[in-house]
Amino acid sequence: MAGNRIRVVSGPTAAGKSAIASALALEYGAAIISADSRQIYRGFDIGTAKPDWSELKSVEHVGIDVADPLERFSASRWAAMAIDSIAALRAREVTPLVSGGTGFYIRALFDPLSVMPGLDGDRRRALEHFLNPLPLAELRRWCHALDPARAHLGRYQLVRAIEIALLVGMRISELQARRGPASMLSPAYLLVDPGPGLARRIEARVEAMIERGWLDEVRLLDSQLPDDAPAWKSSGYRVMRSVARGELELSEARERIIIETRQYAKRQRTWFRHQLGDAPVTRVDPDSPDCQAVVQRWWKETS
RNA sequence: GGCCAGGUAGCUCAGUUGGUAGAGCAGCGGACUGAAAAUCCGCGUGUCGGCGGUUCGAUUCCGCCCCUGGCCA
Repeated sequence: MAGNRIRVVSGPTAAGKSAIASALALEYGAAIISADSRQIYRGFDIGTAKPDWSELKSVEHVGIDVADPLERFSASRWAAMAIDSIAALRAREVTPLVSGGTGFYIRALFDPLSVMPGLDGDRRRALEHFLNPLPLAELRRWCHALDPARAHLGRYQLVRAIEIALLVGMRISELQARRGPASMLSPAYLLVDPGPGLARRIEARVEAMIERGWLDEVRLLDSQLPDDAPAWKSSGYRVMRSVARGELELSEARERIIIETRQYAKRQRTWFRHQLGDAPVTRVDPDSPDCQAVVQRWWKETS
């Protein structure tokens, strides 16, 4: 079943995983399937560390700029796209390489989400219109009554559980139990993490984004998009929007974005520690002298 | 030099009419089945500036000293 093994380069943000993935793709003629929930959005380039023109020209990328900033994307949509892309690449005898830090998307590819009945758009909108203004404790009470197994989760998950329960008449936890067909694919992870050195990399990355003209990018986006466009939830963007509007000093924004990014990286590490299941994982410190050797060995062993 | 206000958690501060202290932020740990760079849950990490004095007991009261602001010289 070696042919169904998919290589995945992942790790916390700013760890240097995309450089490693690009180098591998270039060396072995692979194509990168971006597992990044932010780089999907058109126009959100600098602050999402999207690969630039030259990178996109030298290595084939899938999953970049595939969504409008106004639309809500989803893990299942990404997984479907990834499955199609893998098939298409293999038909051309191009090796796929998944690279990115959105663990939930990656898991949805190898451990498919349960099949959920589609929700009626109008009824869903009406329900969300009612639920969204409710205080968290109230949503929790609703969820506790309708699908108690999910009542400990966050706001969006509570709303989703209530929607499924009310509009489908079944609990997510029940639907989960009846699993669909397992994936034909299985992952081989390369987890890139510089350990304590990550903090410095994050600072340098935020600094570089600002120097590259992030503020101008945000000014343009702010003139075109409503405040609640889903793409604004990319970390740093709302803070930079405050700067663009003159509500915040750039130096203050810089500090806040560094903190936001560090907190995000921490959540990613928690995810990788607990959500990878039995998948084989090779860890590499991008700053260690044997990084190259580890990466090459990983690539060859997972062929 | 004199006067005033401060010195309490990594930061900003609250508080204890004397019984060794708690918020926010930061940090740490965790959850996660179609918004995931999202959304949530848990955890206080401390010579209460220093040295003496009073007291059963001082971070709190008293004295001296050190440090930081401000005002007056």
